[in-house]
Parts: sequence; C-alpha cells; structure tokens
Amino acid sequence: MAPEKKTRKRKANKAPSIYDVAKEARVSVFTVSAVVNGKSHVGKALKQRVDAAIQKLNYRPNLLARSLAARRTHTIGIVVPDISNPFFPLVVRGAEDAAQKHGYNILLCDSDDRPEREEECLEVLMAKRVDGILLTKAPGTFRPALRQLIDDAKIPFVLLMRTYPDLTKDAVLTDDYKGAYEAVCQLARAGHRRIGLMGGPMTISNGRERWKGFRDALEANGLTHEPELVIQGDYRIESGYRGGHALLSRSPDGIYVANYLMTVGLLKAAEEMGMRCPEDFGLVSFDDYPWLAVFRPRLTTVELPKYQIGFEATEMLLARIKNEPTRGGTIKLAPELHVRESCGFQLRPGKNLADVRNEARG
Amino acid sequence: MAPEKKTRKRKANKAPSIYDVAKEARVSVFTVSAVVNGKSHVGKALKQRVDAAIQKLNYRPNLLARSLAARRTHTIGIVVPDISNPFFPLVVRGAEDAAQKHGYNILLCDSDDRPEREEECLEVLMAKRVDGILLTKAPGTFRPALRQLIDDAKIPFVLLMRTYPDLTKDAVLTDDYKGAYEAVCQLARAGHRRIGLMGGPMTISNGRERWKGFRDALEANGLTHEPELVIQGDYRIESGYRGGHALLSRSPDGIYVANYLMTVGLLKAAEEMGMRCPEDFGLVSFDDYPWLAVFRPRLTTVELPKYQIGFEATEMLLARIKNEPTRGGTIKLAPELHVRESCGFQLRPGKNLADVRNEARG
DNA sequence: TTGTAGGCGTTATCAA
DNA sequence: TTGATAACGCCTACAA
Repeated sequence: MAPEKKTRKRKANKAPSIYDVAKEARVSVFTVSAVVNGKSHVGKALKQRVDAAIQKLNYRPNLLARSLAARRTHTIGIVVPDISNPFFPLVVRGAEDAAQKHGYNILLCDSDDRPEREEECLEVLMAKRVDGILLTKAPGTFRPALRQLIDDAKIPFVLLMRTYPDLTKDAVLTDDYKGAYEAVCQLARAGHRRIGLMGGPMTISNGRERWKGFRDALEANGLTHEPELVIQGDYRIESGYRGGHALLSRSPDGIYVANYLMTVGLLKAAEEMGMRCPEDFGLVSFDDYPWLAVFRPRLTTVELPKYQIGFEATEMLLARIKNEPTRGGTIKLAPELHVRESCGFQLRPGKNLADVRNEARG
Repeated sequence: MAPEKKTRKRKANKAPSIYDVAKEARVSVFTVSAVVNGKSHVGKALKQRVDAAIQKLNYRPNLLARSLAARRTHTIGIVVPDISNPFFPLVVRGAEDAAQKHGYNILLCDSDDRPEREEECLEVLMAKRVDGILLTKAPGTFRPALRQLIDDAKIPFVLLMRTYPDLTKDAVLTDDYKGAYEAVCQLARAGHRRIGLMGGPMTISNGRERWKGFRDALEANGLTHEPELVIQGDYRIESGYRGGHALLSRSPDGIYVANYLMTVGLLKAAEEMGMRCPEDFGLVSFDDYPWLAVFRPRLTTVELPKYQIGFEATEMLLARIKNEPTRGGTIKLAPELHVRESCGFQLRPGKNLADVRNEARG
C-alpha cells in the first residue's frame, strides 16, 4: 500500500492555523512561518501569495503554540503584596509600559505578603513559563523545593522595593534609609523633640532600612531614642490605626509613618482621640499621591518614584531575559521630600512650640 | 532493518518532562498524566512509583503544553483604562481573587481609553488564547477585522462598568443613574440651588447615565438646568482641574463630580481660586476611598462596590467559560451614599444658606 | 487498569 | 530560497 500523505484536518469553524494558510497559498508551513516572522528571505511572489492568504483567512498565529516551540512566552510575571494598596498600581503601570514597549505582557499576582500564597504564585508563574518575574518579596525565605524549582527553571528575577540576597542581587529599590532619615530631620527642623515611629515590619528589608534611618536621624539631631515611641506595623491601614492609638497616647510631638496606608489609619486614630495634625503632633509620611496636595492636613511626605521603579525593574528584567550584557545589580532610586503643613514647619525656631500650639488651639 | 523504538532525548539540565517521570517510574506517560490529573484509576503500586518519581525529579507539568493540548489556558485577560486610576485596583483585586479561587490567572492590560491600544490588547490576549476577557470598553466601536477575530475565537467577554451591547449583554455595572440622582438630591437637600456637573465623557455609557441622573434629579427637585453649569471631562485629574476653573468661575453653589480623579483636580482649582468646600460650594463626588474619611474637606461620596464588580464579573465570565447554565446578563450593583461634610449638610433648611456661609467666613 | 500513538500549532533542522 | 519533518510537552482516543 502506498503510504497516504498525511493530511491535516481542514478547519471546521475554528481559528485558521498555519497549515490552512499554507494550503491556501499553496506553499509549505515553513514559508508561511518565514513570512510571518520576517525571517529568512522569501521570494516576492510567494510572499505575496502568503500575505493574501493570511489576509483572506484573517490568520493570527497561536502564541501558545509559538511559545511552546520557541520556549519563550513573551510574558512576565509580577508578584505584589496587594494591587489595591495604592502604592503598587503605578509600579505595575510602569512595568506594563516597559513590557509593552518590548512586546511583553504581564501576569499579575497578589501575595498578601503571605509566604504560602507567594509560593503558589511563583509556582504557577513558572509552570506557565513566564520569561521572568518581578517580585516584591513577602517576609520569610523560600522552601527548598521551591528554591530548587527556581534554580532548575533558570528564570531571571528582579526584586521590587525589597531585597532578598539569597535569590538575586538584581533589584530596583528606593533609598529608604535616606528617605526615613530626611523625614525625621524635617520633623526635627520643625522643632519636634519627642519623635515617634510608626514603622513597617522588621522582617521586610525596607522596614529595617526605614527604621535605621529613623534611628540615625534621631541621633544626628541630638534626640533620644525612646523605645516606647517606636511601633511596628504591617503597612496596612488597620495596623496604623491600632499603632496610632498606642503611639498618640504617649504624646510624641512628631511622628514619622513608614507608609501611606498606616498614615491613614493613624489619622483615624488621631481623630478619635481628638488630636489634630499638625497642631497636636507633626507628621511626615512615606509615599505621595496627587490628592495629598488638596486635602487637609496637607501631608509632608517622602515621595517614592513608583512608576520608575516598575519601569526600570522591567527594563532590567528584559535585559536579563534577552541576555544582554547588562549592568544588572541593585538600583537605588532617590526619594524626594515634599514639605507641606503636616510636619509643622510653620512652627519655626524662635517661636516656642508650645506657645504656637496654644495659639492654634485658642 | 528493525525500526528502532522512538526515543526521547534525556533531559540535559533542563526541567523534567512527563517522559522523564515515566522513565523514572517505569510506566507510560499516560499513567503519569493520569496520576497528575487525578483522572482514571491508577493502581496503588504504580501510583506510588509515579509519585515517588515526581517527588524525586521535582516535576511540574508544563502548563503551556497542557494549554495547547487541552485548548484551555486557565488565564483570563482584563483590560482596564488605567490601573493607576485608583478606581481599578480594587476591581482587579476582586477579579484576581475570584480567578484564583477557580485556578485561573490574570493577564493585565491598560488601554488608556484609546481604541488603538484597546485593539492591540485584545489581539494579543486572544492570540495568547486567554479563556475569557474582562473589558472596560474604551470609547468607540471595534473595527470589522477585530470584530471578526472576536467572533471566530468564540471567546466569552464580560464588560466592566460600561456597556457595549454590540459585543455582549454580559456585564457587571453599577447603577450610575441612581448614584448620580442621589448625589444631586443630597446636594439639593443640603439647600443648594445652582448645582453644577463635572461629568464624564458622553461617549462612555456611564458618562451618559450619570449625566441623566444629574438632569433628572435637578428636575425632580424643581431646579433649573443651566447648560453653563455642565462640563464634560474625561475622568482624569487634569480635566477636573480645567473644568473646575471653568465651573467655579460661574459660581454654582453645589457641584456633583462624576469621579474621584476629577474631584482631585477640581479641588486644586478651587484652592487656586481661593474657594473653600463646603463653605463656598457644596460637593458630592463618585467613588469612595478609606482616606476620604480622615482628610478635609470630608467628601460626601457615592461609593461603588469596586471589589465586588471585579469579583462578580469574573464569576460570570468563568461560568461562561465552563458553559454553566448561567444567569449571565447584566448585573447592576447598588451604589451607596456616604454623607459627609463636603455636601454642606450642616447648612440645614431653616437656616439661611447665605447666613451660614457668612458665619463660616467670619 | 495501562500502553501506544496521534494531535495541539508553532519553530527549527536538514536536505533538496 | 523552499519543503518535509522532527521536536516542544502534554492530553486523549483507541487498543491491549
């Protein structure tokens, strides 16, 4: 028996494949592939036939199949603690813009800063064969099996906002030490002496950095470090609220809060306690937002370049993916102090702080 | 010549495949597949051998290959105008939670409300064979070729926040008409008579709905509709800022703003013009956020259940994907009025509005 | 219950 | 320049 030529089933009301195009144009699939990808040189005539067939069938390559064959998905994963924390949307937007510029897409995951969920996210991202991962590391270290998986996959990671040296040195951070240092100096400059800290988790690198900046700034300003004025939160509103109650009851005259959500919680606590900012306490917060310029109290903040973080991290990741001779490593972006009323800068030296407060009250 | 048995190359320092597991466990790939997917009944002994092999090799199925074969990616696409608009993160979070619950992931795209970008997003999502798409439609209609693609792909869509009947009736919306109506009624209740609108684009369904609600509420309260007090923006800060300057210069005593970002812009304009809220104009805004309860002016808002929008839309989409006998159709979620000081409710009837204003000024 | 072999839609290798 | 055909890694009839 003569071996019949293998025939592909003709499409039955499903999306056309490269075979359908090849048949329509009376060429081989190779030729179609070459035309579609602009590789190899295809003769004018053939190319036109192929283009016509593509047009006629409204053909679009199946990127899944392409990814499987080419071992490249043109998709990157991004794991953030919580996209609904207003800090991250701009980071993600920066990442998306950079990715899109290079023809990549973004698979988004929220870890809620929980190690188990983070692990699930990473597993599925790797199983879906993303080309690289942007990670804002949750507290804790990877389990060995996961670590093994990551090593086997040889997939590049770039860290966002938080270090995790065991995994990689490639990271885009902000200079949190400096930011916190400047925040506290601003409070000191405004005349505050008993300065409290509503800080982040010490299990997170930037929680530690911000704490160090706070501590060193106290010292540099000749202020004493009072342990009871230091509270550790988890960057969520609720912890800022509870911490705010505790902290404010100890009457600090200035407070540095390590992120925006905790500031919101703390202000709620202040209100419940009938304490006003900046009349009763000065405040400097991390993260700035457009609306902070129009609401009162107008917050003095240390702005972090969120968009840039996402954008540069993605550029770095793509460079790794494409194996470009890259300066990877750790990038530290500069924070920027936005001075507004909440720090109490109106209360300048020369005027006694207590007096000004009484005026404000009266 | 005896046909040699087809042999798969052994893994050379790359992720183990189902073949490697099969070899290790001395079974066929079918058995491995059956064990991994929990289908079919596999004998105790074999199952144990397979499990051991999986463990030993730290095997994870390649989801790309699975998707190609099973024609199901367990990934859904979501297209929003801009994830950095604070309205959308919670929507996306709701979608992610629902998706994750069912073992799905999310591919995120920003359209910037530009039709060309929206088209690119949709094309690539479909090319990557997502199982379904959540879409916040940009203004304008689809080009025929895109429409063709969508029809050919037979992929389910669920619309978010904005209708587009030509595509599908499946949508999760908010009752924007009612929300706007109530917002304006609240302004009227607070004693305002010349009420202005800082609205959204009339090219977007909810822009029209909110406008209608505004108009009808004016009429229901016996107020006249003054065209010069109606301004159309695009839901961005900048348009609220420009519109705010224009609108405030016409001295309305109450303003309804159709979204949060435009409110931020309008408040900035007010500040530049030296006008205070609520003393100089009452304000009701759409969208609520946790921080609006702690900053001044405390905004009266019409809250939209953002998280629920994303969550329910995803549930609906997944029902379609799984071909469940579903009540699809259009869901309208109820908005919720949060009354705070910005609307001027302190200025109750009985007290003359102008008088109260003078008090506040004095 | 378990194995064999073909298909999913590309890319990539090697001849022609 | 082109074409035939084997990967890519998994699922799934159909057989045994």
